[in-house]
Amino acid sequence: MAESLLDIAEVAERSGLAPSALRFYENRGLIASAGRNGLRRTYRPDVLERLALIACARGAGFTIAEIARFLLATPDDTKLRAHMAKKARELEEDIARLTRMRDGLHHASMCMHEPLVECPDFKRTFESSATLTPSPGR
Amino acid sequence: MAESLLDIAEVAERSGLAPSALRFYENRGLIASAGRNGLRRTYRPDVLERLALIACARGAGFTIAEIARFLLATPDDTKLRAHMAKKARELEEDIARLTRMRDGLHHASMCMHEPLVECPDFKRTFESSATLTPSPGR
DNA sequence: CTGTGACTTGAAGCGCGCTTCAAGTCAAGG
DNA sequence: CCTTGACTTGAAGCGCGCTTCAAGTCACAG
Repeated sequence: MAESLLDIAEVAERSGLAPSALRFYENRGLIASAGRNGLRRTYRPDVLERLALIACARGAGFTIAEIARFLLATPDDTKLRAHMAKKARELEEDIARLTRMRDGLHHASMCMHEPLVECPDFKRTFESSATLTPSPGR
Repeated sequence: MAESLLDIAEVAERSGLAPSALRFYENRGLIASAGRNGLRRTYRPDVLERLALIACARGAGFTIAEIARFLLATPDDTKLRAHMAKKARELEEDIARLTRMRDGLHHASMCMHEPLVECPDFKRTFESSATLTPSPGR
């Protein structure tokens, strides 16, 4: 009945992560193994969904610790909900910044200014962000 | 005539960066000082624009080395242009990921599933990203 | 029973982006 | 002239997210 469990190597291959990374995640509470086959960790197939979520979150700039907190969330944890909502708002800013950067790069990749960084159009892309977000960490 | 130059402390305060970070950036070729007043670095005011650009690029996931390369770009550097265009495309993916994450978080912040991570709507947000981008680095 | 070889562990190491530190230097004020 | 104090330097240190390493253990093939 334990036939559907995945070996760590299998999870590593399917997820594109190194086994060491999986152990690291387990250590940090992001994933749980379903048991062992000898010394080998085995995982339930749904760990792959979990890993996809983690990859997405990591790519969105969340730290391992933050992800761990979010994964433990229950509906009555209002503090955490607030934290999530705040993060969602921060993501809006990040998206705006990435969009600006993308536009700037796109322009730069075909602008003829020498050097490119002096191009007024290019500069204009960034002037709205003159004052930094005093964001802690990141 | 050098009246308009800014002292490093002034630049630090206005940009929100630590003086050590400014020295670090100078060391890496991201900015240049206009000279010294005694030992003290002085900068032309336009360094602030430059720093805003750098902050934006950093926030968009560029490494210091990448930014340095981009800042030296000239219109005839076709390789670098290609690199820029590629980066712009990668940013599209990043934006998509951040958007998904934002939507997921937004939903999670008011979903009633116990635990939140098991919510099917929440999961659906990420299922499209089942296979990881095998992006190097980041 | 004996290899083989992929896993296990905890600890150390690495690359990045700075920060901190020890030791030194300078401009300005008294 | 001497002190003050913010700067200077190069080098070391730090936090994060893993990776690598040395040493050990297990399942399975022969």
